[in-house]
Amino acid sequence: MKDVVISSLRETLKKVCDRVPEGFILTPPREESHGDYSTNVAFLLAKELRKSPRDIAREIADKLPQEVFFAEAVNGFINFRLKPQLLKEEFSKLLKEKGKYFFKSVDKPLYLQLEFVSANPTGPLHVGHGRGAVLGDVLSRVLKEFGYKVYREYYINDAGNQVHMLGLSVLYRYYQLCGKEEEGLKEVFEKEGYRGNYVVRLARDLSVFYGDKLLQLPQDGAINLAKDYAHRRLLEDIKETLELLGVEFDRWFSEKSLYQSGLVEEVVKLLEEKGYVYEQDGALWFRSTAFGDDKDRVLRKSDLSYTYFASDIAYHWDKFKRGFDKVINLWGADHHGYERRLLGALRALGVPEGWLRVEFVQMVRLLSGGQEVRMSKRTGEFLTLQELLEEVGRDAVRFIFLTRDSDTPLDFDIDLVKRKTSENPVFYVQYAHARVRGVFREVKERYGLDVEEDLTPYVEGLNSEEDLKLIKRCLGLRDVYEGVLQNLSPHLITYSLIELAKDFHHYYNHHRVMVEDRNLMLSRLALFKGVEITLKKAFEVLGIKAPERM
RNA sequence: GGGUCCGUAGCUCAGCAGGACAGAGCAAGGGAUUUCUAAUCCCUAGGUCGGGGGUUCGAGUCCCUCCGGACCCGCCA
Repeated sequence: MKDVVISSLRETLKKVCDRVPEGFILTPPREESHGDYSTNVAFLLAKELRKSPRDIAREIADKLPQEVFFAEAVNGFINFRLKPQLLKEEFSKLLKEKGKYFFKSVDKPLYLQLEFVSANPTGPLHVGHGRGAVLGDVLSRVLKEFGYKVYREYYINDAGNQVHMLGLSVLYRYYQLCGKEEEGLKEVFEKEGYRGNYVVRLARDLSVFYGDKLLQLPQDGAINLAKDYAHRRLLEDIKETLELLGVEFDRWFSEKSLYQSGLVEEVVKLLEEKGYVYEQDGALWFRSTAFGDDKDRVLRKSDLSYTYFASDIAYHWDKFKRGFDKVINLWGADHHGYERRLLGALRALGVPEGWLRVEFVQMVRLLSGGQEVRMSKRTGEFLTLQELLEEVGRDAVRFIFLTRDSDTPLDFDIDLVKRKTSENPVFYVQYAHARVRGVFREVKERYGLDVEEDLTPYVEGLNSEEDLKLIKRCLGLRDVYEGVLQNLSPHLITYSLIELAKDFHHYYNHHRVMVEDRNLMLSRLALFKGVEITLKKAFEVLGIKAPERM
């Protein structure tokens, strides 16, 4: 709908002043009485044309074709009011095309790689990871609707010091279970070990499986064995949790494989050839300061092992060689310092600017009984994503994670989402769907009417202000999805859904579908059908259920 | 010391490339149930958009500065 207005505005602009100013906008005005859309072109042209915005706006408005909308110049703004006829035509299209209506395929769909979650397999997923998971999942669903090819990856850090520390921690607990004390191990554990209860559980499982056989092994070998076992088990848990959350990946990419294939070495050599690497204090450094970083970064430590940074460059080099048009990473906000150095390394390798886009996900604070539920891997006192899912269910978790822009911290009120009232937005929007379905059931029962039949002829009868308002709300989702694509911000969807549900509940309370006037009844059924389609598609994209009854 | 995010109604936050009198939800107060689910709806109240300066025809939005908060800053990941 927006495109209809934009294109005729562009044409008129060419006629009136032979130019289309940079950066003009067409937005729904805050004040509803100003119409459906409003533009600021006249202000932008004022200086160039040396005329007052009021006059320019009037001139443009006079020349605009008025078949499908009313255009009116007010104080330099040009306000557009879509004619009911256009709204009804669009709404009929929506009824015909169903969910597809909302997504106009882009001209040139890209092949995208989306990397998200990528949590170290050194412990269970926490709620922050869950937020990234849902965000990435919904984002890829929206991108796919628009015709993009999206490849979803989870990068597993199974090579570095952290998994080693995991193995060490499990072995330490195992020794404890077997009654063995080992001073060296204890010291490292106390300083850097993982203290969560899950580590103790893993050690117990290990002892069930191996008895005390590990005591005979040299410590390094035992650590490796514990490490492989623990990390495999934790990865299974992670996969299980993500499955419960409804998030899938096309590939689980192992960091270790980058070492095995020699790509880490290769990429460091490449950087060296380009002249961005030097040696100092026995370590190899990447000159990231050449790309705006505040200091250079180590690629290979003096003990000859590579840093996480090195393998990360290799990973992205691998992505680049695989031919993705663009790559999006969803990172926890605590990694923001990494962006600059990674972008620098990619530029050094000749990867075009803008190829990689990093989006940051801020943390989630859990609230229960008005109190914050703390999370900490160190102490082991924390509510895992798995536990949260078991507590409140997939739909609530997914929806609430998307109620804020990903780059702002989120408070998750556990008590709130358990409530079955309008305070709870998840309930509120799903209930709207259940109500629509309830009406459809009743209509079938009483009148034998099937809403799956073509109702478009009855759209004509929708003329009241409230009819048109609901219609606009439904159609408006199209602009919303466009915005999600543009800004990679899926939270816009939940906002519009709450608005739509609100208007629907209002309508429901003021107008009855089953009335004596049969044509009126059919018209309202058509309206509800549109609401159902809109809600259902949005729920599908969000990955939550569209309940029949509640 | 440097960086990222943030400061908008009592609370939680929207405000999309600066635009027309600042929005929503919740909480608070008042009202609506012979009904297709009242698990809902309607009404009321509530704000010098952290302070100050600047750019602009116009600033919650951009720039500077100050105050306050969260998170990051390793040859860890």
